[in-house]
Amino acid sequence: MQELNTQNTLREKIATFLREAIVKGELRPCQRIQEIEIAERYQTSRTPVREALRQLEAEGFLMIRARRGAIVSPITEKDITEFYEIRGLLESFAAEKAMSLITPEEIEYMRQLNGKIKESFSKADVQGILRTHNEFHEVIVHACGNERLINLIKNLATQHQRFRIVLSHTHSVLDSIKEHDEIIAALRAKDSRRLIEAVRTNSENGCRALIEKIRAINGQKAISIN
Amino acid sequence: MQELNTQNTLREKIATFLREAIVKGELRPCQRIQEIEIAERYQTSRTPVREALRQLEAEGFLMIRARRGAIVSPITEKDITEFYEIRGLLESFAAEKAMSLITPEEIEYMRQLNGKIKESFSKADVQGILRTHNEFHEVIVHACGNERLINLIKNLATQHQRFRIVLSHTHSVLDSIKEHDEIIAALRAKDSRRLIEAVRTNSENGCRALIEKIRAINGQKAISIN
DNA sequence: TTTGCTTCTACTTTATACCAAATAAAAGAA
DNA sequence: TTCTTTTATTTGGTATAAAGTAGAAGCAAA
Repeated sequence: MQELNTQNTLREKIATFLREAIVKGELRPCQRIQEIEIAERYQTSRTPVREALRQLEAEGFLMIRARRGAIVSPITEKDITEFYEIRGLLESFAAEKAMSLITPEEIEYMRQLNGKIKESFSKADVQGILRTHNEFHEVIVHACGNERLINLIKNLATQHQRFRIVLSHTHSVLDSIKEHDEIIAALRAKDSRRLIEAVRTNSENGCRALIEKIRAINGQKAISIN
Repeated sequence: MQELNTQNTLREKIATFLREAIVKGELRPCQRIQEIEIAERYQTSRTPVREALRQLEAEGFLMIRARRGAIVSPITEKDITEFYEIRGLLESFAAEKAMSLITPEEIEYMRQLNGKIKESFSKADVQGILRTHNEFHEVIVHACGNERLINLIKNLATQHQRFRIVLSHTHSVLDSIKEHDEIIAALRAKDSRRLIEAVRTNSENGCRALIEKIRAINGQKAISIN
């Protein structure tokens, strides 16, 4: 068993720890990451740390300059704009492909997840909102059948998660729930245009909200972000 | 000067060498890559080799299983289908964005490049065809303004190059030139729909041709590819 | 004899420790 | 202060030990 190839090597463990720390915002944008420091924290030598850093660079979480070390990727307005453009495009495409493959059961499951989001919202359970929100989007994407596309979007989703947490923002949850309802309705109706439109709108609203947030932060104090 | 951060470290050099070897087909799909072998060939220790291997894994050229080593990524029919779907989508999107940003001079340059392709074709200069063909596509993509998107497509283009070379295939050059003419015409006319359609068609035809090729190869002998 | 399982050996990757080179920081001179 | 020189810190690279995997050899059962 255990065909999963993950989590066995130190490199993987360290990469996972660091990725989570970056996504959670414990490691701030532009913060310097030193090999020795990480190695000492996890009681290892520097080699697996270095490999983990390179991996995170490839995933877009770190920037490494030769002989000058790594910093956590900054979050600029341009990043967010570019990011949402790509994500909206890929996700609406995935949704369109998923429409002909998705089962009624999966659509029903999405409906339940959207209900769960509402529930978490009423309990002010931010973690729950984020987790369920992500699962909602994953269901559609996974139904598209294109594995390469699924992996691409998965990475983008992780980075997206980081944007939201670091800028401590979940774009108006009630609006989001309504947008999800529209996505479900379009899937049920098998209306391709309507679906693409709904996914795009959802993405664009998310983008707009984050942009406003980052402008507010940069307006206040030009530190740490950007 | 030299803000370019490339080519200074051994890791970068080795990664570049290996990437080229894979793209050129000197390293065949599924071929095993051993650290020590590469290290000896380039007269280095194994550490920079390993970092290069991890980088190429992230770029999609290698597959690495923990404690079992690396192999050159196989090329399956599914890979090609999935690949073209994504590339067609991203490139048509980039083209659409580029339309409002591209200058008349750049369009004229594209026209010249297309002429060059024709010229290389008449000389049976395959290298020249591929190089100029890539440059043609790069001009559009670079005009789109979304750097993240440009990088994404750049990586896909390199993998695409590999598919074509390894399957020793340049999809009917004369057709391709006509399709390029249509792209140029759509850009001149500032006709968004026509442009997207043209880029998609170009991509789809390329895909169809490669699929036929890989089926022919797999039909003959089930070795080496897949 | 063949097949299937276990044990053992050899090889390859993973991790450690150490050295070299380059950059950043600090100290000294103009 | 500003520029140069020196020192210190950190990354990049080498050499080597440890751990895990694959394959060979040996044995038991069919």
